[in-house]
Amino acid sequence: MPRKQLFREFLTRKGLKSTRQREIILDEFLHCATHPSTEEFYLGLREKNPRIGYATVYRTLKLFAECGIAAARNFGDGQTRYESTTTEEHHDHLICRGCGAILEFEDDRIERLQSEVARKHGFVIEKHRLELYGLCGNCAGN
Amino acid sequence: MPRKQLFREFLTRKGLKSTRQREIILDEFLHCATHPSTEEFYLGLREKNPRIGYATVYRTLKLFAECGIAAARNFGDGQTRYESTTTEEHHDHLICRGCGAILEFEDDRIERLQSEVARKHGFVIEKHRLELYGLCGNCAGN
DNA sequence: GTATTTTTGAAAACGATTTTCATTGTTGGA
DNA sequence: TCCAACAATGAAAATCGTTTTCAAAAATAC
Repeated sequence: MPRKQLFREFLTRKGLKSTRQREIILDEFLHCATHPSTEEFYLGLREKNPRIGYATVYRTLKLFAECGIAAARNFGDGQTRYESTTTEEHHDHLICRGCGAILEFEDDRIERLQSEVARKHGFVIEKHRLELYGLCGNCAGN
Repeated sequence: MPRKQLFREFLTRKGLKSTRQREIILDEFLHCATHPSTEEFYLGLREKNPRIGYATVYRTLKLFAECGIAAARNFGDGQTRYESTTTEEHHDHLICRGCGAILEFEDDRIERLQSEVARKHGFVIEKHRLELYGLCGNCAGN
């Protein structure tokens, strides 16, 4: 249940090793409340750990996604963002093109309609992606 | 109203020129029923027009998007797909991870709920993206 | 037609990400 | 505890999709 442990068990299961770098990256990742791009994340990490390599961060974030404690996102700016997956409900995003703010939301009614649509087309859904792009209250001038 | 004319007017308005290549690419694009990646599209084009350049195709597809007769899509495989925008309703996608099939759908109820969610967060939506990933009937073995 | 300006295609550049490779670190036994 | 085996690291090079550069060619304006 604790996310750190989930990742450690994942490593063991896969015959991978627990390293100082992976622990550092895991800590930073779990304490990250925003949606930084991989580069932003790397730069943040580097302030405290100047000797950590770019490639290691990329590799480790991919491991997080494989393990299931992270999910890769892509909001159209050509950069991947990894987001900590919670045990809670799936959520979607509101993205402000003015200030770049990223808000999360969830709506069961939308999820149910999605399932219905998929069923109607004979699909079995494994995951979905819903993003609303526009202007937040501030940027829209309200 | 005719899409070809829309693009020609767009060119004139922008002080751009109508060229043989742009006409060829426009024709191919308008006759394309599927969702090819830019590379697939280029390869298809090339069969009939071996002398056309990669860069020209990229540039022209971007012009289509700017003009409004096309919309860029990205289904997570790192490649951009341009899709002909119809004058009809906006639509979303079902993507089969088995065979790569891409189905289109639309659902007003989902659209309405999206607007509601945005409003609740003070957002003004400009566009949205909804993609359902999973297995189509065939690939799911039904 | 001719001048002006844009477009083209090939190749180089680009930015994000991945891979390579020699070195270092980790781990599960002797 | 030490060692052998193997995985992980970091720096640099490679890769992939896309964009830009640049000289030559084509399109429009005059």
